[in-house]
Amino acid sequence: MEMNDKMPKKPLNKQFFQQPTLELAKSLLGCLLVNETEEGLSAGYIVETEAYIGPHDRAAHSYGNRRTKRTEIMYGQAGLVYTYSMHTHCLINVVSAGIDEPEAVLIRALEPVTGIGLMKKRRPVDQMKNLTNGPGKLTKAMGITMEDYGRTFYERPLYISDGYSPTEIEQGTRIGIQNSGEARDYPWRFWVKGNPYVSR
DNA sequence: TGAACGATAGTCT
DNA sequence: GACTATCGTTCAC
Repeated sequence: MEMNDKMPKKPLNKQFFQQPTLELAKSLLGCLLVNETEEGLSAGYIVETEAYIGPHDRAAHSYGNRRTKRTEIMYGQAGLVYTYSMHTHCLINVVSAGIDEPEAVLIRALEPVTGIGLMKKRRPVDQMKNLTNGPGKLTKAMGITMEDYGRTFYERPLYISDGYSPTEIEQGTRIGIQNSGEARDYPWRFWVKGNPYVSR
């Protein structure tokens, strides 16, 4: 039965997140992001990520070890959930690296897998691909909010589990950070080649 | 206390 | 491709 293929899996181990940020950004591609809410379960494969490497990255909120209420979570352990609001949207990051190393990976796009009806209810769209092909879009479709700030990606209700292994990964410059000097050109964006849900 | 600033999305050209 | 709605965070005064 179809449901069996789409049964929720176990969250990944905490140890999974303890790899260098750029490695983690690549490793996350193909993994399943799951959110269990009162409305139901929704999940999607991660198909696009961006790395933000704290102290030396002018595009990162934690550039120069800037420590504020908002960025505080980035100084914590790998695998924590860092959400923040941008205009009217909420964006979600995976905290990486060690304690006091403020690095993170932004989840930019998902390929819907489970709870697609629920996602469409949360975020009505004309075409399937517009459901989760952007960082602000996927959070709305998945029901992710600022309430999730400080949670972990290795425990319910919001977690990451095994998915599939992408056959080919592409790498390029990040999006939307053109006022960040030399950091603008860092090739720290990763995506699954050819996947229709990649933001651009 | 206030003003400037976006890791965006949607609309229009 | 350009323009902007819109609001929490950050920092200056």
